[in-house]
Amino acid sequence: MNNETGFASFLDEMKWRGFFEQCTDEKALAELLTAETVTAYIGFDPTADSLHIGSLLPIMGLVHLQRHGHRPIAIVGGATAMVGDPSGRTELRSMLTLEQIERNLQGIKEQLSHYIRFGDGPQDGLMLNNADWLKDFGYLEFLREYGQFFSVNQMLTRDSVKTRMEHGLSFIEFNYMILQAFDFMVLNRDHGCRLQMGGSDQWGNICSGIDLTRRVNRQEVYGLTFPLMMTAAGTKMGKTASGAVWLAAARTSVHDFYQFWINVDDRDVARFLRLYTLLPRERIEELEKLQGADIREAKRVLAGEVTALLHGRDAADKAAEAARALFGGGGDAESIPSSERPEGDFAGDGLLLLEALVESGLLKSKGEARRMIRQQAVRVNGEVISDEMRALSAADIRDGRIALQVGKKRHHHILVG
RNA sequence: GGGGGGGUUCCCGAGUGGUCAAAGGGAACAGACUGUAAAUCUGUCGGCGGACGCCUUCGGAGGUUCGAAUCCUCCCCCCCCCA
Repeated sequence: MNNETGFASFLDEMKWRGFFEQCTDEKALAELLTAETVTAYIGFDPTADSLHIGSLLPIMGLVHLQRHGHRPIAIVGGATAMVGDPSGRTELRSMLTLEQIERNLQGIKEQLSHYIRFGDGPQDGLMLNNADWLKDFGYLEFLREYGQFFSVNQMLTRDSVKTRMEHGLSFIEFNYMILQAFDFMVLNRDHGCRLQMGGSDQWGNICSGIDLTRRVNRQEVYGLTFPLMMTAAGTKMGKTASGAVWLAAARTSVHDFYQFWINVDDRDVARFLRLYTLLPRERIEELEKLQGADIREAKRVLAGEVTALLHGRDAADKAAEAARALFGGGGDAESIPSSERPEGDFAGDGLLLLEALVESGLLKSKGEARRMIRQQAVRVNGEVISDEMRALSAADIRDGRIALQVGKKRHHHILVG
């Protein structure tokens, strides 16, 4: 189809980039993909008004799909969010209100639009809310129309159910599979959707959808799953000091987002370049050859590319600039995260460093700030501070700013105005 | 419905009347070493106050006690077996 990607086919590219875990009837799917514009979908959870880095993999899956001339559908599980979060453990499942879901949906759509071209064209993406077709569906109606198509025996054999059986699962959780299968069937019926993609944990649900679609719509549809993303260190993808890495700049600043990728484990760089950037194959293979400290160059490319995709090239460049200023010497200090304070705050006894550290967001509490100071982790204008009661005064202002630093990586400038 | 087991700090998991803010491990953070990496060693790891201190926490609500995560009552949730 479209060859700006440098790959013969969508599946080829997915395999090379590491998205491909398994799929149903690969041969038939490959043929379908070369024969026509295929509509494919992935589901996202609207449990927050922003997606986080964990969703980046499926997002990129849709991006590649669209680049190969196919049509992506992002479906947001408004209906599933209405009945509760399946990942909840001991605590009550949080059930979101319709308004919350609507708000979250808008936030997510905004984010996805950085990656996917939405619109009315044949290859333009769609964003749909499954609440639209599930919300008013009556229980009896559902049972009457579709109950016969679901085999409990088969559902019980799904891995996703089996693993949950050990710790118990509620009827709600058991039903996600049915809801998701129903989504696939509806999307096929109303939008000609032929493929569902998702994490490997979705395999069972996807298969259920394929079965249902075959039975109800009498059409063959396909499934493709991505591998479970773990870091080389064996932890879940996307955690930092301050929690999850979000796509929303309001939750994770561009600077922190960029830094996240810079700080990736050496062993993950090659894999991440393939998965999270759109760089051509030759460029990535070139970067993969780098060894030792040179890998940092690959990390800079990775961080720059991933950040640019989400926040734009300008913002990514600024983040790179800040990084250079903080770690490389040189560079422009303007891009370092900062806050403003009136000059008056530094008159007389000045402002307690402890408070400045907390208010700047560098640290969570004064207790933590105290501990950090005790551990020689706090610097003001590059100087290690050992006095917990240290106050910031006019004497600390350099070029209209005071540079705070915690550890080696966390920086904040107070701009005095 | 009956019987048994269980819900502990971010996660796993000890603790069964005071010495428990709660063992141990993991994660995380910091210091040293480095390459803003990994590995390793060391330290920190509920909140507030300079410290001897105070406050909040062990599924929820009450109660017994000088004193409870630990005992009692009721409730909620989970697992297993029986019906």
